[in-house]
Amino acid sequence: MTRKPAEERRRDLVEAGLRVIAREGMHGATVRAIVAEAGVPLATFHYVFDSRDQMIGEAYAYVVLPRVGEVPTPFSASASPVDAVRGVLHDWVDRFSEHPEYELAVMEIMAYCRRTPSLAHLPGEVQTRYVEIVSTVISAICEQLEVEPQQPLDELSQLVLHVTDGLTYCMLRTGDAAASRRFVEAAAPMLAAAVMGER
Amino acid sequence: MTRKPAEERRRDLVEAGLRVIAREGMHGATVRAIVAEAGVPLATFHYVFDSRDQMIGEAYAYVVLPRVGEVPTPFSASASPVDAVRGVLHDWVDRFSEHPEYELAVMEIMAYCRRTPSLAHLPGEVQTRYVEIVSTVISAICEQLEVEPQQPLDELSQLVLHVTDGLTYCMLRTGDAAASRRFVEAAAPMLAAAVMGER
DNA sequence: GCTCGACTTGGACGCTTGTCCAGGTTCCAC
DNA sequence: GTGGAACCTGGACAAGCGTCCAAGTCGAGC
Repeated sequence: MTRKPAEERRRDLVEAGLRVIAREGMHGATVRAIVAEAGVPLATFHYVFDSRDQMIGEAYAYVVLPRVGEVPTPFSASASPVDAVRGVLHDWVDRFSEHPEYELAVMEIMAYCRRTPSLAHLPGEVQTRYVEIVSTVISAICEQLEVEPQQPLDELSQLVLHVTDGLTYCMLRTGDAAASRRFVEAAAPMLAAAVMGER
Repeated sequence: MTRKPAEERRRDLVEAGLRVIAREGMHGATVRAIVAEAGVPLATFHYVFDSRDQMIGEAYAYVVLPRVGEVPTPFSASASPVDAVRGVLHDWVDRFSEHPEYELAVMEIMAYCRRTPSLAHLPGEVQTRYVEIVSTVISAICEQLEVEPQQPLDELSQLVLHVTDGLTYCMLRTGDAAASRRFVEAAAPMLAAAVMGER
Protein backbone atom coordinates (compact mmCIF):
# COMPACT_ATOMS: atom_id res chain seq x y z
CA MET A 1 0.00 0.00 0.00
CA THR A 2 1.35 3.40 -0.96
CA ARG A 3 1.99 5.51 2.09
CA LYS A 4 -0.13 8.64 2.42
CA PRO A 5 -0.56 11.31 5.05
CA ALA A 6 -3.53 10.55 7.29
CA GLU A 7 -5.43 13.57 6.04
CA GLU A 8 -5.37 12.29 2.49
CA ARG A 9 -6.45 8.80 3.58
CA ARG A 10 -9.39 10.40 5.35
CA ARG A 11 -10.52 12.11 2.19
CA ASP A 12 -10.14 8.90 0.19
CA LEU A 13 -12.29 7.06 2.69
CA VAL A 14 -14.88 9.82 2.83
CA GLU A 15 -15.23 9.76 -0.95
CA ALA A 16 -15.35 5.96 -0.99
CA GLY A 17 -17.97 6.11 1.75
CA LEU A 18 -20.16 8.47 -0.26
CA ARG A 19 -19.91 6.18 -3.28
CA VAL A 20 -20.93 3.18 -1.20
CA ILE A 21 -23.86 5.01 0.41
CA ALA A 22 -25.04 6.19 -3.01
CA ARG A 23 -24.84 2.66 -4.38
CA GLU A 24 -25.99 0.55 -1.42
CA GLY A 25 -27.63 2.98 0.97
CA MET A 26 -26.78 3.80 4.54
CA HIS A 27 -27.66 0.25 5.53
CA GLY A 28 -24.98 -1.25 3.32
CA ALA A 29 -22.30 1.27 4.13
CA THR A 30 -20.40 -0.87 6.62
CA VAL A 31 -16.81 -0.17 7.52
CA ARG A 32 -15.80 -3.27 5.58
CA ALA A 33 -17.71 -2.18 2.47
CA ILE A 34 -16.13 1.27 2.62
CA VAL A 35 -12.54 0.05 2.95
CA ALA A 36 -13.17 -2.42 0.13
CA GLU A 37 -14.41 0.45 -2.07
CA ALA A 38 -11.33 2.49 -1.17
CA GLY A 39 -9.05 -0.52 -1.66
CA VAL A 40 -7.42 -0.35 1.76
CA PRO A 41 -7.20 -2.87 4.63
CA LEU A 42 -9.83 -2.86 7.34
CA ALA A 43 -7.56 -1.58 10.09
CA THR A 44 -6.72 1.53 8.09
CA PHE A 45 -10.20 2.85 8.82
CA HIS A 46 -9.70 3.14 12.56
CA TYR A 47 -6.24 4.50 12.11
CA VAL A 48 -7.69 7.69 10.62
CA PHE A 49 -11.17 7.75 12.20
CA ASP A 50 -12.13 7.30 15.82
CA SER A 51 -15.42 5.73 14.80
CA ARG A 52 -17.70 5.07 11.87
CA ASP A 53 -20.03 7.83 13.05
CA GLN A 54 -17.20 10.32 12.86
CA MET A 55 -16.62 9.37 9.22
CA ILE A 56 -20.33 9.73 8.42
CA GLY A 57 -20.25 13.22 9.88
CA GLU A 58 -17.26 14.19 7.77
CA ALA A 59 -18.93 12.72 4.69
CA TYR A 60 -22.02 14.85 5.30
CA ALA A 61 -19.90 17.97 5.68
CA TYR A 62 -18.02 16.98 2.51
CA VAL A 63 -21.11 17.20 0.29
CA VAL A 64 -21.44 20.95 0.93
CA LEU A 65 -17.73 21.65 0.66
CA PRO A 66 -16.99 24.54 -1.68
CA ARG A 67 -15.56 23.14 -4.90
CA VAL A 68 -14.29 25.04 -7.87
CA GLY A 69 -16.38 25.29 -11.02
CA GLU A 70 -19.78 24.89 -9.42
CA VAL A 71 -22.66 27.38 -9.21
CA PRO A 72 -23.85 27.27 -12.81
CA THR A 73 -25.91 30.09 -14.29
CA PRO A 74 -27.76 28.54 -17.21
CA PHE A 75 -29.65 31.59 -18.44
CA SER A 76 -28.99 34.51 -20.75
CA ALA A 77 -28.54 38.09 -19.63
CA SER A 78 -31.58 39.12 -21.63
CA ALA A 79 -33.90 36.71 -19.84
CA SER A 80 -36.69 37.89 -17.60
CA PRO A 81 -36.39 37.11 -13.87
CA VAL A 82 -39.05 34.44 -14.18
CA ASP A 83 -37.20 32.79 -17.06
CA ALA A 84 -33.93 32.92 -15.18
CA VAL A 85 -35.45 31.24 -12.12
CA ARG A 86 -37.18 28.71 -14.32
CA GLY A 87 -33.91 27.94 -16.08
CA VAL A 88 -32.01 27.36 -12.87
CA LEU A 89 -34.73 25.13 -11.42
CA HIS A 90 -35.09 23.02 -14.57
CA ASP A 91 -31.34 22.67 -14.57
CA TRP A 92 -31.55 21.40 -11.02
CA VAL A 93 -34.16 18.82 -12.01
CA ASP A 94 -31.86 17.71 -14.84
CA ARG A 95 -28.91 17.26 -12.53
CA PHE A 96 -31.02 15.43 -10.01
CA SER A 97 -32.39 13.04 -12.64
CA GLU A 98 -28.87 12.09 -13.66
CA HIS A 99 -27.95 10.83 -10.20
CA PRO A 100 -31.00 10.46 -7.97
CA GLU A 101 -29.16 7.88 -5.87
CA TYR A 102 -26.79 10.61 -4.78
CA GLU A 103 -29.57 12.80 -3.40
CA LEU A 104 -31.09 9.76 -1.76
CA ALA A 105 -27.74 9.15 -0.10
CA VAL A 106 -27.63 12.72 1.20
CA MET A 107 -31.14 12.33 2.59
CA GLU A 108 -30.22 9.07 4.31
CA ILE A 109 -27.13 10.64 5.86
CA MET A 110 -29.20 13.58 7.08
CA ALA A 111 -31.68 11.25 8.76
CA TYR A 112 -28.88 9.19 10.30
CA CYS A 113 -27.24 12.32 11.68
CA ARG A 114 -30.48 13.49 13.28
CA ARG A 115 -30.73 10.13 15.02
CA THR A 116 -27.15 10.18 16.30
CA PRO A 117 -26.61 12.57 19.23
CA SER A 118 -22.99 13.34 18.33
CA LEU A 119 -24.04 14.27 14.76
CA ALA A 120 -27.46 15.76 15.34
CA HIS A 121 -26.19 19.34 14.98
CA LEU A 122 -24.85 18.78 11.46
CA PRO A 123 -28.03 19.02 9.35
CA GLY A 124 -28.64 22.52 10.67
CA GLU A 125 -25.12 23.56 9.72
CA VAL A 126 -25.44 21.96 6.31
CA GLN A 127 -28.64 23.89 5.76
CA THR A 128 -26.79 27.11 6.57
CA ARG A 129 -24.26 26.20 3.88
CA TYR A 130 -27.09 25.47 1.44
CA VAL A 131 -28.53 28.91 2.12
CA GLU A 132 -25.14 30.47 1.47
CA ILE A 133 -24.74 28.59 -1.79
CA VAL A 134 -28.24 29.49 -3.01
CA SER A 135 -27.62 33.11 -2.00
CA THR A 136 -24.63 33.12 -4.29
CA VAL A 137 -26.77 31.92 -7.18
CA ILE A 138 -29.48 34.50 -6.48
CA SER A 139 -26.88 37.24 -6.32
CA ALA A 140 -25.46 36.10 -9.64
CA ILE A 141 -28.89 36.18 -11.23
CA CYS A 142 -29.69 39.63 -9.87
CA GLU A 143 -26.34 40.98 -10.95
CA GLN A 144 -26.60 39.56 -14.45
CA LEU A 145 -30.17 40.81 -14.91
CA GLU A 146 -29.32 44.11 -13.24
CA VAL A 147 -32.10 43.93 -10.70
CA GLU A 148 -31.91 44.54 -6.98
CA PRO A 149 -33.23 41.87 -4.54
CA GLN A 150 -36.04 43.47 -2.55
CA GLN A 151 -35.85 41.09 0.36
CA PRO A 152 -33.03 39.71 2.54
CA LEU A 153 -30.97 37.24 0.52
CA ASP A 154 -31.15 34.63 3.28
CA GLU A 155 -34.91 34.64 3.30
CA LEU A 156 -35.07 34.32 -0.47
CA SER A 157 -32.59 31.46 -0.29
CA GLN A 158 -34.71 29.66 2.26
CA LEU A 159 -37.70 29.98 -0.04
CA VAL A 160 -35.73 28.43 -2.89
CA LEU A 161 -34.47 25.69 -0.60
CA HIS A 162 -38.03 24.76 0.28
CA VAL A 163 -38.76 24.44 -3.43
CA THR A 164 -35.74 22.25 -4.23
CA ASP A 165 -36.39 20.15 -1.13
CA GLY A 166 -39.95 19.58 -2.28
CA LEU A 167 -38.66 18.53 -5.68
CA THR A 168 -36.10 16.23 -4.06
CA TYR A 169 -38.45 14.41 -1.72
CA CYS A 170 -41.13 13.94 -4.37
CA MET A 171 -38.76 12.74 -7.05
CA LEU A 172 -37.04 10.32 -4.69
CA ARG A 173 -40.37 8.61 -4.12
CA THR A 174 -41.55 8.38 -7.70
CA GLY A 175 -38.86 9.54 -10.09
CA ASP A 176 -41.74 11.43 -11.72
CA ALA A 177 -39.96 14.32 -13.42
CA ALA A 178 -43.10 15.49 -15.23
CA ALA A 179 -44.91 16.48 -12.04
CA SER A 180 -41.77 18.23 -10.85
CA ARG A 181 -41.54 20.20 -14.09
CA ARG A 182 -45.08 21.42 -13.50
CA PHE A 183 -44.13 22.46 -10.00
CA VAL A 184 -41.16 24.37 -11.36
CA GLU A 185 -43.45 26.20 -13.76
CA ALA A 186 -45.79 27.15 -10.93
CA ALA A 187 -43.07 28.05 -8.45
CA ALA A 188 -40.87 30.14 -10.75
CA PRO A 189 -43.24 33.14 -10.88
CA MET A 190 -43.70 33.02 -7.13
CA LEU A 191 -39.96 33.05 -6.50
CA ALA A 192 -39.33 35.74 -9.09
CA ALA A 193 -42.03 37.85 -7.47
CA ALA A 194 -40.40 37.36 -4.08
CA VAL A 195 -37.08 38.54 -5.46
CA MET A 196 -38.68 41.59 -7.04
CA GLY A 197 -40.25 42.45 -3.71
CA GLU A 198 -43.91 41.90 -4.52
CA ARG A 199 -46.24 40.40 -2.03
CA MET B 1 -49.43 -14.39 26.38
CA THR B 2 -53.02 -13.82 25.34
CA ARG B 3 -53.82 -15.61 22.13
CA LYS B 4 -54.65 -13.45 19.18
CA PRO B 5 -55.33 -14.11 15.52
CA ALA B 6 -52.18 -13.65 13.46
CA GLU B 7 -53.64 -10.67 11.65
CA GLU B 8 -54.08 -8.77 14.91
CA ARG B 9 -50.54 -9.65 16.02
CA ARG B 10 -49.28 -8.25 12.74
CA ARG B 11 -50.97 -4.95 13.35
CA ASP B 12 -49.63 -4.81 16.92
CA LEU B 13 -46.12 -5.40 15.64
CA VAL B 14 -46.49 -2.88 12.82
CA GLU B 15 -47.61 -0.22 15.28
CA ALA B 16 -44.84 -1.13 17.71
CA GLY B 17 -42.38 -0.98 14.83
CA LEU B 18 -43.51 2.52 13.86
CA ARG B 19 -43.11 3.66 17.46
CA VAL B 20 -39.60 2.23 17.62
CA ILE B 21 -38.58 3.78 14.30
CA ALA B 22 -39.96 7.15 15.41
CA ARG B 23 -38.04 6.93 18.68
CA GLU B 24 -34.79 5.28 17.63
CA GLY B 25 -34.68 5.57 13.87
CA MET B 26 -34.49 2.86 11.24
CA HIS B 27 -31.06 1.92 12.57
CA GLY B 28 -32.38 1.02 15.98
CA ALA B 29 -35.50 -0.75 14.77
CA THR B 30 -34.18 -4.28 15.17
CA VAL B 31 -36.50 -7.24 15.43
CA ARG B 32 -35.60 -7.54 19.10
CA ALA B 33 -36.37 -3.88 19.80
CA ILE B 34 -39.72 -4.17 18.04
CA VAL B 35 -40.86 -7.28 19.88
CA ALA B 36 -39.76 -5.69 23.16
CA GLU B 37 -41.87 -2.62 22.34
CA ALA B 38 -44.84 -4.85 21.51
CA GLY B 39 -44.23 -6.97 24.61
CA VAL B 40 -44.09 -10.28 22.77
CA PRO B 41 -41.39 -12.97 22.55
CA LEU B 42 -38.82 -12.84 19.78
CA ALA B 43 -40.10 -15.89 17.93
CA THR B 44 -43.54 -14.34 17.57
CA PHE B 45 -42.14 -11.96 14.97
CA HIS B 46 -41.29 -14.66 12.47
CA TYR B 47 -44.49 -16.46 13.16
CA VAL B 48 -46.44 -13.62 11.56
CA PHE B 49 -43.84 -12.13 9.21
CA ASP B 50 -41.62 -13.90 6.69
CA SER B 51 -38.89 -11.31 7.20
CA ARG B 52 -38.14 -7.99 8.77
CA ASP B 53 -38.30 -6.33 5.37
CA GLN B 54 -41.86 -7.55 4.91
CA MET B 55 -42.82 -5.87 8.19
CA ILE B 56 -41.16 -2.62 7.14
CA GLY B 57 -43.16 -2.67 3.94
CA GLU B 58 -46.41 -3.20 5.82
CA ALA B 59 -45.48 -0.41 8.23
CA TYR B 60 -44.94 1.99 5.33
CA ALA B 61 -48.30 1.06 3.84
CA TYR B 62 -49.87 1.50 7.29
CA VAL B 63 -48.97 5.19 7.53
CA VAL B 64 -51.23 6.03 4.57
CA LEU B 65 -54.04 3.73 5.63
CA PRO B 66 -57.40 5.51 5.62
CA ARG B 67 -58.42 6.14 9.21
CA VAL B 68 -61.65 7.65 10.46
CA GLY B 69 -61.68 11.23 11.68
CA GLU B 70 -58.81 12.53 9.62
CA VAL B 71 -58.81 15.14 6.83
CA PRO B 72 -59.31 18.26 8.94
CA THR B 73 -60.63 21.47 7.40
CA PRO B 74 -59.47 24.26 9.70
CA PHE B 75 -60.95 27.24 7.89
CA SER B 76 -64.28 29.03 7.80
CA ALA B 77 -66.70 28.97 4.90
CA SER B 78 -66.34 32.70 4.49
CA ALA B 79 -62.58 32.56 3.99
CA SER B 80 -60.95 33.45 0.71
CA PRO B 81 -59.23 30.63 -1.19
CA VAL B 82 -55.83 32.03 -0.21
CA ASP B 83 -56.79 32.08 3.46
CA ALA B 84 -58.17 28.58 3.26
CA VAL B 85 -54.95 27.25 1.73
CA ARG B 86 -52.90 29.21 4.22
CA GLY B 87 -54.93 27.80 7.09
CA VAL B 88 -54.49 24.22 5.96
CA LEU B 89 -50.75 24.63 5.45
CA HIS B 90 -50.15 26.33 8.80
CA ASP B 91 -52.15 23.56 10.37
CA TRP B 92 -49.82 21.08 8.70
CA VAL B 93 -46.78 22.87 10.09
CA ASP B 94 -48.37 22.75 13.55
CA ARG B 95 -48.98 19.02 13.33
CA PHE B 96 -45.50 18.43 12.04
CA SER B 97 -43.92 20.44 14.85
CA GLU B 98 -45.73 18.32 17.42
CA HIS B 99 -44.12 15.10 16.22
CA PRO B 100 -41.24 15.74 13.86
CA GLU B 101 -39.73 12.38 14.77
CA TYR B 102 -42.70 10.73 13.13
CA GLU B 103 -42.11 12.43 9.78
CA LEU B 104 -38.43 11.62 10.09
CA ALA B 105 -39.40 8.00 10.57
CA VAL B 106 -41.54 8.05 7.43
CA MET B 107 -38.67 9.56 5.47
CA GLU B 108 -36.26 6.90 6.74
CA ILE B 109 -38.67 4.13 5.82
CA MET B 110 -39.08 5.62 2.35
CA ALA B 111 -35.32 5.68 1.82
CA TYR B 112 -34.97 2.13 3.13
CA CYS B 113 -37.69 0.92 0.76
CA ARG B 114 -36.00 2.53 -2.25
CA ARG B 115 -32.82 0.67 -1.34
CA THR B 116 -34.54 -2.69 -0.95
CA PRO B 117 -35.53 -4.31 -4.26
CA SER B 118 -38.57 -6.11 -2.85
CA LEU B 119 -39.91 -2.82 -1.40
CA ALA B 120 -38.71 -0.34 -4.02
CA HIS B 121 -42.15 -0.04 -5.59
CA LEU B 122 -43.83 1.11 -2.38
CA PRO B 123 -42.87 4.81 -2.25
CA GLY B 124 -44.53 5.35 -5.62
CA GLU B 125 -47.73 3.72 -4.37
CA VAL B 126 -47.60 5.71 -1.16
CA GLN B 127 -47.27 8.88 -3.19
CA THR B 128 -50.39 7.90 -5.13
CA ARG B 129 -52.22 7.58 -1.82
CA TYR B 130 -50.89 10.97 -0.72
CA VAL B 131 -52.25 12.51 -3.91
CA GLU B 132 -55.64 10.92 -3.25
CA ILE B 133 -55.70 12.22 0.31
CA VAL B 134 -54.70 15.75 -0.70
CA SER B 135 -57.29 15.65 -3.48
CA THR B 136 -59.93 14.96 -0.86
CA VAL B 137 -58.83 18.03 1.09
CA ILE B 138 -58.81 20.24 -2.01
CA SER B 139 -62.28 19.01 -2.94
CA ALA B 140 -63.49 19.81 0.56
CA ILE B 141 -62.09 23.32 0.34
CA CYS B 142 -63.58 23.97 -3.08
CA GLU B 143 -66.93 22.63 -2.01
CA GLN B 144 -67.03 24.67 1.17
CA LEU B 145 -65.96 27.87 -0.60
CA GLU B 146 -68.25 27.11 -3.53
CA VAL B 147 -65.53 27.41 -6.17
CA GLU B 148 -64.72 25.03 -8.98
CA PRO B 149 -61.17 23.70 -9.42
CA GLN B 150 -59.91 24.89 -12.79
CA GLN B 151 -57.25 22.22 -13.18
CA PRO B 152 -57.17 18.43 -12.73
CA LEU B 153 -57.36 17.58 -9.05
CA ASP B 154 -54.39 15.23 -9.30
CA GLU B 155 -52.13 17.93 -10.67
CA LEU B 156 -53.17 20.35 -7.98
CA SER B 157 -52.53 17.67 -5.38
CA GLN B 158 -49.05 17.07 -6.70
CA LEU B 159 -48.33 20.78 -6.44
CA VAL B 160 -49.42 20.77 -2.80
CA LEU B 161 -47.38 17.64 -2.15
CA HIS B 162 -44.27 19.38 -3.42
CA VAL B 163 -44.95 22.19 -0.98
CA THR B 164 -45.49 19.95 2.05
CA ASP B 165 -42.47 17.86 1.07
CA GLY B 166 -40.34 20.99 0.93
CA LEU B 167 -41.58 21.96 4.37
CA THR B 168 -40.89 18.46 5.68
CA TYR B 169 -37.33 18.13 4.41
CA CYS B 170 -36.34 21.63 5.52
CA MET B 171 -37.89 21.32 8.97
CA LEU B 172 -36.32 17.93 9.56
CA ARG B 173 -32.89 19.47 9.07
CA THR B 174 -33.35 22.56 11.21
CA GLY B 175 -36.64 22.48 13.05
CA ASP B 176 -36.87 26.10 11.90
CA ALA B 177 -40.60 26.70 11.83
CA ALA B 178 -40.21 30.43 11.16
CA ALA B 179 -38.69 29.94 7.71
CA SER B 180 -41.40 27.41 6.93
CA ARG B 181 -44.12 29.86 7.95
CA ARG B 182 -42.67 32.36 5.48
CA PHE B 183 -42.71 29.70 2.80
CA VAL B 184 -46.35 28.97 3.57
CA GLU B 185 -47.15 32.67 3.19
CA ALA B 186 -45.41 32.76 -0.19
CA ALA B 187 -46.80 29.47 -1.45
CA ALA B 188 -50.43 29.95 -0.45
CA PRO B 189 -51.22 32.57 -3.13
CA MET B 190 -49.49 30.45 -5.75
CA LEU B 191 -51.53 27.37 -4.85
CA ALA B 192 -54.76 29.33 -4.61
CA ALA B 193 -54.06 30.79 -8.02
CA ALA B 194 -53.45 27.32 -9.41
CA VAL B 195 -56.81 26.14 -8.04
CA MET B 196 -58.60 29.15 -9.54
CA GLY B 197 -57.09 28.37 -12.88
CA GLU B 198 -54.89 31.43 -13.30
CA ARG B 199 -51.50 31.23 -14.85
C1' DG C 1 23.42 4.53 9.36
C1' DC C 2 20.46 5.20 13.14
C1' DT C 3 16.38 6.92 15.46
C1' DC C 4 11.90 7.89 16.03
C1' DG C 5 7.52 9.19 14.80
C1' DA C 6 4.12 8.32 11.28
C1' DC C 7 1.84 5.00 8.73
C1' DT C 8 0.28 0.09 7.84
C1' DT C 9 -2.08 -4.18 8.82
C1' DG C 10 -3.32 -9.36 10.08
C1' DG C 11 -6.05 -11.12 13.03
C1' DA C 12 -8.91 -11.37 16.68
C1' DC C 13 -12.45 -9.66 20.25
C1' DG C 14 -17.18 -9.55 22.10
C1' DC C 15 -21.51 -8.42 20.66
C1' DT C 16 -25.66 -8.01 17.88
C1' DT C 17 -28.11 -9.25 14.02
C1' DG C 18 -32.10 -11.84 11.28
C1' DT C 19 -33.71 -16.24 11.02
C1' DC C 20 -35.39 -20.77 12.23
C1' DC C 21 -36.41 -25.17 14.44
C1' DA C 22 -38.85 -28.22 17.29
C1' DG C 23 -41.75 -28.86 20.80
C1' DG C 24 -45.45 -26.97 23.68
C1' DT C 25 -50.15 -24.99 24.49
C1' DT C 26 -54.80 -23.62 23.52
C1' DC C 27 -59.31 -24.02 21.74
C1' DC C 28 -62.84 -25.04 18.46
C1' DA C 29 -65.42 -28.69 15.74
C1' DC C 30 -66.97 -33.03 15.82
C1' DG D 1 -63.09 -36.62 24.78
C1' DT D 2 -60.54 -36.70 20.79
C1' DG D 3 -58.15 -34.61 16.65
C1' DG D 4 -56.10 -31.11 14.47
C1' DA D 5 -55.32 -26.49 13.14
C1' DA D 6 -53.76 -22.26 14.92
C1' DC D 7 -50.94 -19.96 17.93
C1' DC D 8 -46.96 -19.59 21.05
C1' DT D 9 -41.97 -19.60 22.34
C1' DG D 10 -37.07 -20.97 24.45
C1' DG D 11 -33.10 -21.44 22.64
C1' DA D 12 -29.87 -21.86 19.26
C1' DC D 13 -27.50 -20.79 14.65
C1' DA D 14 -24.20 -18.71 11.39
C1' DA D 15 -23.05 -14.44 9.73
C1' DG D 16 -21.78 -9.91 10.15
C1' DC D 17 -20.81 -5.92 12.85
C1' DG D 18 -17.57 -1.97 14.91
C1' DT D 19 -13.53 -1.80 17.28
C1' DC D 20 -8.90 -2.61 18.81
C1' DC D 21 -4.21 -4.43 19.74
C1' DA D 22 0.40 -5.39 18.88
C1' DA D 23 3.70 -6.07 15.67
C1' DG D 24 5.55 -4.63 11.33
C1' DT D 25 7.40 -1.18 7.81
C1' DC D 26 8.72 3.00 5.97
C1' DG D 27 11.20 7.45 5.42
C1' DA D 28 12.70 12.09 6.83
C1' DG D 29 16.09 14.41 9.98
C1' DC D 30 20.16 14.15 12.38
